[in-house]
Amino acid sequence: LPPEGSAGERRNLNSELWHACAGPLVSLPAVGSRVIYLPQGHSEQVAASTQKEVDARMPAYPNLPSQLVCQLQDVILHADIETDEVYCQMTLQPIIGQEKESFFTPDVTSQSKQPNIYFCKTLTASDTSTHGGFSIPRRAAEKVFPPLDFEMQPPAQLLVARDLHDTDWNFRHIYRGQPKRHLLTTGWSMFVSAKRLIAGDSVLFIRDDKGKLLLGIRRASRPQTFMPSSVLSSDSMHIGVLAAAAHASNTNSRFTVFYNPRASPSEFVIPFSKFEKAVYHTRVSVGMRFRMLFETEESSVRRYMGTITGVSDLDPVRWPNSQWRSIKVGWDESTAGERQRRVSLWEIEPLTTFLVYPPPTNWRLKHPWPESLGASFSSDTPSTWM
Amino acid sequence: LPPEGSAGERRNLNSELWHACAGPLVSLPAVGSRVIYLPQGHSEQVAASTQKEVDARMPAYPNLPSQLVCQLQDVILHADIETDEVYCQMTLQPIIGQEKESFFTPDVTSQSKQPNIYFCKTLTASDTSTHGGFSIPRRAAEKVFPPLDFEMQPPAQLLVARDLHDTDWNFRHIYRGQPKRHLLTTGWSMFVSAKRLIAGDSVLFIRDDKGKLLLGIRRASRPQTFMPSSVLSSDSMHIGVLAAAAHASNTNSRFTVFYNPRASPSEFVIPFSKFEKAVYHTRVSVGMRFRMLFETEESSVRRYMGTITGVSDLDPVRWPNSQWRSIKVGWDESTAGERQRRVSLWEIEPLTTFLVYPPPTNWRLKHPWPESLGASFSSDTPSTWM
DNA sequence: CTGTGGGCAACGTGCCGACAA
DNA sequence: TTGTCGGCACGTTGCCCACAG
Repeated sequence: LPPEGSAGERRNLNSELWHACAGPLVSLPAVGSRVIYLPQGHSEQVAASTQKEVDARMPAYPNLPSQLVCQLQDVILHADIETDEVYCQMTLQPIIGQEKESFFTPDVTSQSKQPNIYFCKTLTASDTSTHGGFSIPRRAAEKVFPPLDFEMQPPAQLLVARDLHDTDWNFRHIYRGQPKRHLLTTGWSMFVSAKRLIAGDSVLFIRDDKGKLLLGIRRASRPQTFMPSSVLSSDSMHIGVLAAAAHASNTNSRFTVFYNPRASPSEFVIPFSKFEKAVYHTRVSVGMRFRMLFETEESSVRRYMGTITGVSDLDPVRWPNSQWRSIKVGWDESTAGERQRRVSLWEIEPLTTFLVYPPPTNWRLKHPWPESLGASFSSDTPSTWM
Repeated sequence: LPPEGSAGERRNLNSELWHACAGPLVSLPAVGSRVIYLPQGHSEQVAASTQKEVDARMPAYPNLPSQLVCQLQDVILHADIETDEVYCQMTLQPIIGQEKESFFTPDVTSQSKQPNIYFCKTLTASDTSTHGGFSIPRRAAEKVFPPLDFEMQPPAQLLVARDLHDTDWNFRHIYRGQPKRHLLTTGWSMFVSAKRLIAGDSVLFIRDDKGKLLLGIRRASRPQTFMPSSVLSSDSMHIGVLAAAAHASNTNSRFTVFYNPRASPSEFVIPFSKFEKAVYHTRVSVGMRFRMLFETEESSVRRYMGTITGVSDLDPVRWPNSQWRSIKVGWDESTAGERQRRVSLWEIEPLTTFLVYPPPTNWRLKHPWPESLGASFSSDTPSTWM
């Protein structure tokens, strides 16, 4: 756990719990490492949050490249005070020219560390009703909770679990009934009403390295009620993220973005090496087969198979030669209606890859950043474009 | 009342109730009329909402004038679904060149119409406790509620009051106790918990023209818990409002702003005639006495007296020659710590005015909009500037 | 193994007048 | 005139097990 009460608003949340709530697919680049910031992805997240597509009369930002190389200077984990929704705040410093690679933190290690000892249960009607408590699946209780003293009649103990806001919640854990089962009784209804949980939402119990219990929630993705923001028009928001990035890029100053992993499936700040490998060292072509990771209902991952059906610009007017969702795909399984029809290169695992090994000298010197990043790619590999 | 269930999200709220909740000082310009949009005021509201002052490293928008003449094309009244906080959405169309004055709706009539028959009570601990109901001040009940049949024992009736979301709330209104008093019993606690009212918040009952009861709330201005927006950085918000206005101004296209009357005391869209009268037909100088309206705790208005101590730009670098808060003032009463030290010309009533009558020809033709609006003023009246 | 429901006790909610500020 | 309190009735909450899927 981070030290309590560190000064200011900087206090960081428990990273393990944050990542557990964010889900297995979410990984954050390492602080200090080089990343690629993709304005289109950022814009997409704003669109998802405001429930409003970007207006066609939006200004273009010709000085803002479709992919901006930055150093990730800071990451602050957040959780919404009201809803416990996880999000994070990233400070990005645009990188110009050819700075020494050794200056940056290597980005091989990602911060995504899913906890080992945890369980996640989707709440039933009985779990959330005022009539009773919470029924813990047997294996889950045995794996995560401290062992009960089974010589007590009935066996019971007090559990203390800490949430993302460092609030401790007390629960009476008891093993009773015919047949016997694990239950949380006293304290549970308080938690349900405080967090406003309803059937279908999930709770998450983690035992960390020191044996302490952590407690998180994941709400069922309810159809978002469109809520005008009361502060900014959605147009202003769209313009704001782009103008802020453009201004930072032009003045070589840092800027701040909020990344909301569960609001939209658009990871718009990705490790530089991941981007580099996918864009420069992988050749893709129409017809190529690939796999891609998705999160299951039970908070684990599975791979879906698909075929590349096209390679083209998502927005040829505003963002020509952008890598963002440049790959059109079809999915093998017929239930694919909910999966994206366009993906980015770094999201997929091609089944047959032609690796182009970089030359021994630092090849990046031949491609000064950031001006010609997109252009250099498309001129390198024109044959793969439709 | 507006017709129920009109199509789309356009359904407008009850204007009388909205204005009652907004308070007596808030008036909205008429739809179709000419207004002045002041980017600095807008920026100030964003600062108040994000609890973060505007960053000194913010970009300047040299193409965006400090006062932009617009037609107010639309006003939509809103109330936050969660908090009932009132705000509105204004669509502004920049006006270029010299369009016919007759093209616009006259802006003499403002939309601010405070209800005649209403009362507003700040809730006590007893009012909000689960132990009891709501004690209605005697005069308030007699003025606003339908008369009770005092031959009943005890006199009682069912009241139905409608809130901003068109939700009807039922209350049992009873006159009992020793000594006798008016109370709301059954139904009251439901309302308190649904709206999450606490002692110090206010409720507002209105009887409208048709005798129907309307019900609004005003929360005590709690020290806003700083809440990062989870969508946009405050820098992006600041940049967003300015960039959106600049883009609209440059492309002569409409834009949308949200005005949140209780979030900050910055009315940044004001009727053109009000601006014109204050800026062009009133001469002010240091030492001049003035009055200014403020809202009291009881939702009425009172005037405070002050003296002009200076006239200068609030932000000479980014917004030179702006009328926004160009007047430095001192207040007569010593409890003036909470009142602004800078105001705008149109907010005050100078006690001695030198009216400059406009020439018979349309003088505005000599001052093409919007480029030289600020400049023309300062060159007309250089002696009044410090 | 675990979701739901009946039974029942304990507690909180909410209506009343009595005070007093 | 109206804010808070003690008293008390009744409705809800919440713990228990039985039963069934």
